[in-house]
Amino acid sequence: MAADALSRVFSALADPTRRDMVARLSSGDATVNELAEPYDVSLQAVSKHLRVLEDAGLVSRTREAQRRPVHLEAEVFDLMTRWIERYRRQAEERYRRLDDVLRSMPDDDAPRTTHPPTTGAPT
Amino acid sequence: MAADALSRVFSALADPTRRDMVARLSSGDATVNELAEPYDVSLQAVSKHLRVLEDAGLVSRTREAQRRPVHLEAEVFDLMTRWIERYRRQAEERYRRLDDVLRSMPDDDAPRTTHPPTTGAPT
DNA sequence: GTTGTCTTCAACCAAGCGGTTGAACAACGT
DNA sequence: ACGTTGTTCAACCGCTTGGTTGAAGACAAC
Repeated sequence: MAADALSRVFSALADPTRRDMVARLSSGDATVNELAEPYDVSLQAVSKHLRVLEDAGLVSRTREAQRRPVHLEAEVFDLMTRWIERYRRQAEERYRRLDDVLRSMPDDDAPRTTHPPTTGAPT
Repeated sequence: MAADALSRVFSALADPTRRDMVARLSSGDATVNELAEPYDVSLQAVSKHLRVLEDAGLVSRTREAQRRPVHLEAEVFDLMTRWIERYRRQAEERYRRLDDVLRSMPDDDAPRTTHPPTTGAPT
């Protein structure tokens, strides 16, 4: 699954091992062997994880002799933070308005669900 | 997989349909039926998606007559943004230092990979 | 060339996921 | 009590995923 970029990024970071790799790469490039060292899985498994991160655009690799140093591409993080912030803000805004409504509400013990038009703003 | 909270949240948002649900919930609570309406899948599938979002702590549900209105819990977003920001910042900090090194470097057109013997970032 | 190091490709396997359908549960209206 | 509406449970299916092992590519050193 995960055809779109955002899905790929979220999906890539849904795995603890991959998140740990990203964390470690944030303090410096590393080779596959170096990255694999702390984990108790085969080198091939690590290579697969890196492929996922690469497909998500989170890391890039260059050739350097036999080694293929892995480099973190931090810009992709923006894709996520923008998405998150958008809806977080929207939700908070909604709470603020709800507070206003509650504050300006006279005593009304019939909690009628007079929802204003359910503004469906997708994606 | 995904035993830990962060993995569950990332994993939950890795699906476009679930992201769309979150997006729509950011502008107001909704019932399962309302949520399911735009999608071309069964009601049960939507219910499953909601379960995933609920397990990730992204939504909560209360009973209200027969309906089970779904409510977005935006605080969980912080879990992600904190993680992201931490490593984004670290990576950017690293770039900044790299820039310093490059700036303080004399012209050297032989890109020898000689490990810089205490690469003179002369403090 | 041959050897050695680093990395990936290929085939396979168990488990999980998103989807389905059909039945069941829960709370209302009559 | 009965049917209706809203939602979930249960079993199943195909595909993806994270893991394995074994072979193969790519490059440096001998």
